[in-house]
Amino acid sequence: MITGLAKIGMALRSQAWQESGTHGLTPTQGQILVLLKNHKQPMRLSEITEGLAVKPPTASDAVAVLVDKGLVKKARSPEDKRVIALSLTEKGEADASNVASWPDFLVTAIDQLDEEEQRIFYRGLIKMIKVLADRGQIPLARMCVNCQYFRPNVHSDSVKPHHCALIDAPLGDRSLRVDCPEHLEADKEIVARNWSSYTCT
Amino acid sequence: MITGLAKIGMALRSQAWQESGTHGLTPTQGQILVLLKNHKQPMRLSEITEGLAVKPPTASDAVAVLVDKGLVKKARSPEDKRVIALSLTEKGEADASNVASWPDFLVTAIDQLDEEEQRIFYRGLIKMIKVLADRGQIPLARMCVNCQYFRPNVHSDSVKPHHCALIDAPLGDRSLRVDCPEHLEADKEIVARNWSSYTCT
DNA sequence: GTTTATTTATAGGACTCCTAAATTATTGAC
DNA sequence: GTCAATAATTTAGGAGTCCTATAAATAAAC
Repeated sequence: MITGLAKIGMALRSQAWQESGTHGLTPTQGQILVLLKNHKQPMRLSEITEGLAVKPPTASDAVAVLVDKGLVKKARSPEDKRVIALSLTEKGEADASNVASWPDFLVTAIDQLDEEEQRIFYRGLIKMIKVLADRGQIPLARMCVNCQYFRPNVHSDSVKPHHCALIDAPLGDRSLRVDCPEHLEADKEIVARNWSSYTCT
Repeated sequence: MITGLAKIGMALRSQAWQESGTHGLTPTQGQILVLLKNHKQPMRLSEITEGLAVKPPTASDAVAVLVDKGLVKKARSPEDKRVIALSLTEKGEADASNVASWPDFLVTAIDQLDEEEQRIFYRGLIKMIKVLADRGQIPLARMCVNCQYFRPNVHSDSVKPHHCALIDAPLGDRSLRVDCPEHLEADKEIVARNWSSYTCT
């Protein structure tokens, strides 16, 4: 099972390197661009560090390269002059959109699963990610199931049983997000309550 | 969905780097050791290249480091003196066993899924890997579903419906392998036939 | 006003990854 | 039989990833 997940991970990594030639962006650089694009607010370096699950110097280096390439802007935060406020330049915005569509090849693989399989597969993925996130072994999981706006299993529709109070729309398992820009972490107890009503389906 | 898989991949990579400090083995080096351990026969460099989904120079470098560390032996093949026969030294065997247990942290995440969820999750994984392997986007998939010894859905037992003719034992979805040392690729038509009777459950 | 903690940057080293070009050995034509 | 095409691996060179350890600047605590 783990071998399988590792293989997928390997495919993602190798594909990213393969395409780095055409984009001029290495995997790490691409990830940073995507990370910044998924955040409305400028990010601090430490957030990049967390988001990539690397140590500060690695993130610092990669960001420096992106600044050189003119894709990312650095500014000092006014409140705390130690922290740095990172944001995309216009060029960066454009490149980030291209990068975001990198793993197209996986989409076709996922399409091989039928609707129900996709649903269950995704549920499994979410469970695993939540465990990893709770134990701090995975970075910055801004996932629906931990969000203030999440209402699990409130609709009778079995395809879209959940609800997002922010966009006020029903959600299916397959549309639950794992890195939502609008995410607002809910209180611990609420998360726990939501989780148990999400899982006991 | 892809974000989710990417997160898992990231966790695997970052965890591997984290532990590289204690082992003295980087992720790539570890993977090569595991690859060699999973093969009875010595491997040629090109097989490593495929198995890691990297270009020849990368593999050549990494192997050179492992030879320096005394974990891998290099020899020229007698039949074709261009090819190199790579195998583990005794020290390499020992280290490979430790490395193989790296992703323990994922096991606990997988345990969060109940039996049935694990089964379906794994089936999904296998479908995806087969697609990727068929399209050459994933390396060296020595998977049961492509093997001469595989007999899908021959038992009425719904937990272990398949059969491996080599070990002559029933198999469940969760025990299907993705990189089996004993793998023998079956003919195209047989693979296709097996695949359709595997999937139409 | 020091000390202590936090945030980022630098230095240095090992490794990863690529492309392009060289090396050595095999194979197939002529 | 020899000479080009082909194949397997290595070398060279360059950008980037990742780490640990250390340093700088600012903030917070006493």
